[in-house]
Parts: sequence; C-alpha cells; structure tokens
Amino acid sequence: MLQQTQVKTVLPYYDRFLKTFPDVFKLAEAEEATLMQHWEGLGYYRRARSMHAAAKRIVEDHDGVFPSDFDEVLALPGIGRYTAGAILSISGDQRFPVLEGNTQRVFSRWVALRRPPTETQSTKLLWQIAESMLPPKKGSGLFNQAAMELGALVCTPKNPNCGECPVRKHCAAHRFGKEAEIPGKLAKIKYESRREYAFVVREAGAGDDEPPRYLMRALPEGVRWSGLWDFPRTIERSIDSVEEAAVEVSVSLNQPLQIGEPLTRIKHAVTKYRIELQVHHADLPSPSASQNHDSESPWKFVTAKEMKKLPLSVTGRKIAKLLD
DNA sequence: AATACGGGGTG
DNA sequence: CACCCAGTATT
Repeated sequence: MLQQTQVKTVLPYYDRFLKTFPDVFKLAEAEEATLMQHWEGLGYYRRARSMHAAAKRIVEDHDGVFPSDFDEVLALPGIGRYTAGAILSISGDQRFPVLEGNTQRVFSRWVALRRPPTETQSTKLLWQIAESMLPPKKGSGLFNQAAMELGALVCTPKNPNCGECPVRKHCAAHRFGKEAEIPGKLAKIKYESRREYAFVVREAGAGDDEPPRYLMRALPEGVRWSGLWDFPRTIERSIDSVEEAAVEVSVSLNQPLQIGEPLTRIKHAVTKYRIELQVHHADLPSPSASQNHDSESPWKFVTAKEMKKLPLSVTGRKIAKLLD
C-alpha cells in the first residue's frame, strides 16, 4: 500500500484492510472484487492484484508462511528490491538496505550528489550508500525506518528543516549550503491534456416502481482501472466531440448510442495525463437490444444501491453519487 | 532507458 | 499548477 503513496493516505485503508483480511489465508481466498473494494481510491490498483497473487503463492508454495529468504520475497509479484528489503529488515531485522523516495533524497543530500537520483548511475551509487550505512549487525530495520522518517519529516523535498536535523553536521549538502538544489531536478514531466467522455445509460422500459439501473462493466485486464467497474467511457486517447465519443463507445457496446443531456464535467489526472471527463446521459434506442446482450458481454445494468458494493474508479464513484 | 500506472497532499 | 509520495512491471 505504501508504494508511491503517503503514509497518511494509507492509514485508514490499512486498518480496514487488516480487519477484513486478518491473515494470508483470508486474503488468498478472497474474491478479487472484495479486495478492489477495499483498495478503491488508493490508486495503482495493480498493487492490489499483485498482493492477491502473492498471498495465493504464499499459501500454495510456502505453506502460508511469509518467506524469510530475500530472493523468495523478491520473486513475489508486486515486490521489488525496496519492498523486499523493507519487509525483511523491519520484520526480521535482516541486513538489507532500502531506497525509495525518502532515502533517495536523504542520501543524495548526505553525499551532495550532483546528478538526479533517478539516473541509473545515481541509483546504483545510492543503493551502495544505503547498504554501507547500515549498522554492521543488528538494527537495520530501525535504521531503515529512521532514514525514511528523517526524509518524510525533516529532510523534506522543499524547505528542508536542517536546523532540526540530528545529522546535519555530517551532511555534505548542508555543509555546502546546497540542500535546496539537491537532489538534482528530475527531467520535467511532459503533461498531456486529454478530453474523454463517459455516458450514463439508463435502462429503458423499467417499471415505475423499480429503481433505475445503469449500464456498467468491469474494466478488463491490461487497461486503466483494470478490475474496477465504470460507466461506458472513452479511454486511451483524447476525443474532441461527444459524437465521436458516442461512436467509439457504441463499438464496444456493440449497439448504437443516442447522446442525451450533459450531466457533469470531472477533471482528474492519471500519471502524465490531465483529463477533462465530459459526462453525458445517453440512451440505447432499441430497448430489446438493451436486454438481449449475449453472455460474453461484460456489460450489466446496475442500480445505484448495487454500485455502492462494487469497486469503482474515483470518477465512476463521483458519477454514481450523482445518480443516488 | 522509457513508460504506464492513481489519486491526494502541499507549497 | 507543478511536484512528490515508504515503486514495480513492462516495453
């Protein structure tokens, strides 16, 4: 959960997660949708799927006991060098270093590294530094956590609080007065603006006493928000007009889509993309077609109440709230 | 080596 | 708005 996500953000998720999945067996046998439900809003959803796969493998290959061998931990899905080192140093005080956002910055300043820390050579050097600074025998877990905590609370990206830093006397960046310029600037991200469209398709021909149902589907493997549910929407490229978007969505629905009134406009960001999502109502002109989709189709009509129990993307959730 | 993957917090 | 977060997997 903590990969690329601030501790403060994770805390409430973590507590709920442990209550629902108190051990590796519960996690392994859970439905993926249940897992995703608990992950909703955290982002980087592949982490949840990887964790699920890892739990299954721990049950199958390790008799339900988390491995203590570095290479076996590293081999688990979703676990790289950082996470393997963090787990083994913190849980068993094994002597492995960690290098992540915080320690990258802390050690870059420590040695006054000129180059951006993400360059291959820098990364190699920083891992060596992290390893060399570990206490020789006991205490690697405590050291790693302290180093990360120092980065999170004192040695911050902007306006580092060197006056409070317990190790400032040994920090090369501070000695040179270069703490503001180090770590070196990363290559500037090229942001890309996109316009995308979503459609709220209300089921035609439902009785007046029935709650309305809306078309949704779970995103398939290999696309954004894989494993989450969402309304029909465009994805993967910018689209200029609602008409063009309707055609695109019609293809995936395998039936024509009649554009209705605009409902809302949601701005959000996915990595380098800044997306303006235009949301329209829409109809399926032939009611029979809306009921007779084949069993291969992922699309389903869902009530607002049912949406509350499905894992939705954040934008999907925002739209769902408007329908309730 | 570059890119995809989310969403929220912060200055 | 730009940058960053207790990164990993894939191309």
